[in-house]
Amino acid sequence: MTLFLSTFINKVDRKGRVSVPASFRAALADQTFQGVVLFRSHGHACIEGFPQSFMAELSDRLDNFDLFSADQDDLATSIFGESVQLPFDGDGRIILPANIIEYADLGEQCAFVGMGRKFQIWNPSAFEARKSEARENVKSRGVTVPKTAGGA
Amino acid sequence: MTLFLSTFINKVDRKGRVSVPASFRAALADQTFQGVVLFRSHGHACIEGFPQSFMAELSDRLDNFDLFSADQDDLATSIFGESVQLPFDGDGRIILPANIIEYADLGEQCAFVGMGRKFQIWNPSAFEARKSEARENVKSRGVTVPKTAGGA
DNA sequence: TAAGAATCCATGATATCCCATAAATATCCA
DNA sequence: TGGATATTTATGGGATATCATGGATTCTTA
Repeated sequence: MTLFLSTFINKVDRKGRVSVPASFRAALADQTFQGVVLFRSHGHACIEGFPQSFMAELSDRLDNFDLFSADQDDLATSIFGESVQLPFDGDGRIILPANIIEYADLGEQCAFVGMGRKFQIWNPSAFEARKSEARENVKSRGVTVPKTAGGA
Repeated sequence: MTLFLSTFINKVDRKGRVSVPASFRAALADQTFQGVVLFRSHGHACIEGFPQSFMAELSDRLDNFDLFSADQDDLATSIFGESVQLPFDGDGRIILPANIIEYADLGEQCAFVGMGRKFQIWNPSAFEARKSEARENVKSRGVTVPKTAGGA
């Protein structure tokens, strides 16, 4: 299994520690760096999470845009400049930095949301709202999964 | 056989375990991940079931979107965030999570309904109602099967 | 030396594994 | 063909391992 699937709600303890769901850890088992890479989402009040190896691919994708465009520069700065690399402790937990907790408004609990090759971390109740919003968007805008290459 | 066919009614035990019908397991025998992927149906009070490879395919297709586009995010949230991946135990059973049981109103028994490349899981009596409804719709609207892929 | 980090250990809850049974199906052989 | 014997299935229960979580202890380092 290599995909991040399903949603798990775990507890954030007083030290800011939280268990990464076991199935997510399994999806990361082949990584040389045992941990995750996190940065603040641009579109939502949540955190984006990736395997460390995926950051290289992200970089490649960014290079497909104008190397010196303002957009590319902004993206690269906010992704690579602000990302944090968090290793697992012996029990599969990570320690969430304060600015991450603050940005996503994480309290006692946080939701790990599988999104295929990446995942997100949400305040659980904020995610509930986001979930219905997403479902609504897919329905009303008629968004579908493209059959082959060539999507938006 | 590679298709999910026919309907089987199996028992859900006290631990939430239920045997996946042997013929469904046979249809999944070539999968690397031995188990199923489930998520709540959008149209009915039932659960949709797929081989894991289907999710991998979806993931590949989603890669055609911009990584942080709104559409990609909406789709990934509603597809991957709401699914669960359940492995078979040694005896071909899966354990149904509580929210799945609740959504489909599953009690002592549940019905596995083959639908070709996917299957559904129903409360048996709810499925009986659904079945006559479906037959009625087909008859009154004169629905037929299109010749090849792509018919709308 | 005090504050913060990292590591280690303890503990319920739960999932996973293993075996037993019984019914249904298939297989075999005279 | 018939009837006895194996296999496969679905199901139940108990033993064991894993996971999420909390707390304690050690290690840094400012």
